[in-house]
Amino acid sequence: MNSDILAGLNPRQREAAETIDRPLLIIAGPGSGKTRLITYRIAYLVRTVGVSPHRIAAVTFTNKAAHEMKNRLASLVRFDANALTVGTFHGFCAKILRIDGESIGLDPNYVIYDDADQLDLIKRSMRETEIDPKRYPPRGFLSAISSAKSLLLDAAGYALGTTTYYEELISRVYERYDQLMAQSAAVDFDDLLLKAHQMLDGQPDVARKYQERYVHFMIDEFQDTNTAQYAISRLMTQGHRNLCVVGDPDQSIYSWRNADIRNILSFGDDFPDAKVIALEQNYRSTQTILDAAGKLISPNSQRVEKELFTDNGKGVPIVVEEGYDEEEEARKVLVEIGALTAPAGKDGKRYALGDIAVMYRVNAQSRALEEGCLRYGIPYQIVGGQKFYQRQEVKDVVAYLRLIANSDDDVGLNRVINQPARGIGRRTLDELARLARDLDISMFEAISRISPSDSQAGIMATNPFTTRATKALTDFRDLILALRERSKEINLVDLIDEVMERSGYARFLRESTDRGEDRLDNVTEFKSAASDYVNLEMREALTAFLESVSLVSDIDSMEEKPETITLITLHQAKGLEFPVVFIVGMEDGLLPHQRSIDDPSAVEEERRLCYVGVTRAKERLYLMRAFRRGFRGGMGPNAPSRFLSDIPRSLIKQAEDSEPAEKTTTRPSRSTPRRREQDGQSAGRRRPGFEFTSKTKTPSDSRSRESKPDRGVPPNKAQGPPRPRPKRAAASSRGGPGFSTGDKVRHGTFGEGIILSCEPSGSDYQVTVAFKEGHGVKRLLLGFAKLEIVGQE
DNA sequence: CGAGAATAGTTTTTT
DNA sequence: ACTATTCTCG
Repeated sequence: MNSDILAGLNPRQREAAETIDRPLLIIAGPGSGKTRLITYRIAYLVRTVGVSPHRIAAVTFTNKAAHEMKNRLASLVRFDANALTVGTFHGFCAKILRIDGESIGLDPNYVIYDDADQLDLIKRSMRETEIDPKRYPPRGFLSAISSAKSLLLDAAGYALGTTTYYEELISRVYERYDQLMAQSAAVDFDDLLLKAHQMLDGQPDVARKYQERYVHFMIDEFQDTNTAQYAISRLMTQGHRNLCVVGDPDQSIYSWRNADIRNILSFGDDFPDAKVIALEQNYRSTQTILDAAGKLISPNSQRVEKELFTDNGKGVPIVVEEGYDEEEEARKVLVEIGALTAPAGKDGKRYALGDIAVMYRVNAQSRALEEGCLRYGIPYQIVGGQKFYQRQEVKDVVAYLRLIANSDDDVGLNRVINQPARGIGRRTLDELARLARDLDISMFEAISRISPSDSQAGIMATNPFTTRATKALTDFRDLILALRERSKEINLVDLIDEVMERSGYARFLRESTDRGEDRLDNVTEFKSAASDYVNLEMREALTAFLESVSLVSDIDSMEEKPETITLITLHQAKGLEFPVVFIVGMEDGLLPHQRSIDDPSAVEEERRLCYVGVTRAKERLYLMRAFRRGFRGGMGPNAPSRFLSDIPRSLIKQAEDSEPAEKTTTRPSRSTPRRREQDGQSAGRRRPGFEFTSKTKTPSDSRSRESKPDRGVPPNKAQGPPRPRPKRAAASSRGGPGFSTGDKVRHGTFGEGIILSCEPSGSDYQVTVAFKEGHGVKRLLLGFAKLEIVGQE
């Protein structure tokens, strides 16, 4: 192996990698080899400097980024990448709290509440503090509390700073909410940070332990950290000050999640001895794309000037195009994709579907694109959208598991105590909540107090329930206790089975009229996710599994599939790159979004978001918009995005020469009044003049990361005849991305089977598969089920 | 208490 | 358009 491990870096990157004994701020423009630098810096620390991997922590924005970093390191140098601590801030905090949280009074079996759980508890808190959830939207309270926590304000701290009546109300709810959280032995996402900070700040022994362990602390995507995260970083590096942060202020797009761009803008002030290094050479995009990006971002006021340059050539001009409505916009995108992937290619180059991404501001925009993909037979993968772990039946099973892990979890209890129906209705629950509140205990605990079997004398007298209700409640409690006992003897997957059976939930689903079977199958999929944990001891398995359910996001499971295009939000696209990028919805009201349009700093963030999208493109960029767009039933015309007018005309392709027919391509300009669409343009279903082929994949696959060929990339027979199919037929007879009726597939749990049908379901696909070996016919969700094609009809 | 109908709010982005 | 909550009746 090369003794100079940094040989592959440019001088700036190299300097950054070798700066290991002081605070370091790396301003890394898009495509400047940031990830590469971080990876090499760690490799250098371990291999050349001799730092134990055990002593290095790197915090990334998503779990996916963390996995990638570990994988890259594992292949770059020979050491156990698992010895490194790499993860998200939330994951890191969850970990140290699990170990040492007791020092600040946190139950080691704490559960993590997600957004929906939080909202439930906020509502309860509002009811209990007599604040009408109809007059004041609970969402608003939740976000106010969340942002307070991000600023490290606990309930008491917040109360001190209230100045308005509204804040006064929030303060009351915050206080009650916190009590209930504590009562439930639960924390929310913000608590993970807040409590980790409290622990490191207030428990010197604990703090010292971590400070001494981690002699190097690195943070990626630093522009998107919030106040709490930054404070934690400072605490963690107090002694040695080896804090290395990497980011790009121009890509700060999470202020709505309380990220504070000032963290990166003022890092130099907080650490006067910090070295600041700017990486400005871009290895990703063409000069044209880079120029456009530069002009696009420059109107922003809050920024650190930087000049991006590249050795890459000028490339091709950016294409700006308008469709009549979102449907036509989608059609234009897909027709162009057809041309790019046709054997003849575009300008002599042929792209693979996996080279192409379509990005949009809001998830709802994916719909028109999906429908288009179905009609044209273009396989796609969609990131995000309907989330697996948020499906009702999955959340219910999770709630049962959480109760087994921690029976004080009130939100979980409320969720499933009457699911399936056990005759425990609203009155009973209200009464139980009141009792719990009076006694200052959790609801589960409250059931024990009314239980005839082990109640102490005197408490029985307070039992406000009917005999029937009392029995229903204690039966439920006994169910959970029995399951907990049982859990000591079996593994996690078997535990889920027992939960399903003994709770009656399986039967409930089986007998439920609609989608019962699908929902059962979702539970089966859920079990297969749990199967990763069967080898651990139960307590640990349960905790780790529940934690991953809470902290894992959709982008984490995104795979590189060479034979599908990618549909993705601009936010999720951060950190990714594609040879070809389409951004759709380049309209005022969407990008910038309506909700930000009258706040200048919000518009700046929208501009950064647009910048992020533009700079994902390596070779080709298309900026698409629709003249009018459907919105909640109605349709409204939209002006072209104001951002379009910041891109110089010289970088834009003016006329579409491949198609001599009537044009819709227009020069983007805010001042130009929108002209009416030419007649027949939208109504006339012009045939796309291209042919889909592609049994074989183009050899000019320019992706940098190697994708594993081992799993689930269907040889793409999807691209059938050139003509769009009628909508209906397309949806039912054609498979989703790469799968069609008759394909032989393999599933991790069920083994081999044959696809009977495949149809869209939400943003996903539901495939019906007949499995061999007695597993029968199952309906699975393509997005989650790991299906692998083993043969075709 | 529970099931089904009516109604309101929702969706910008997600750890 | 779609879900979640509230209302009404058995």
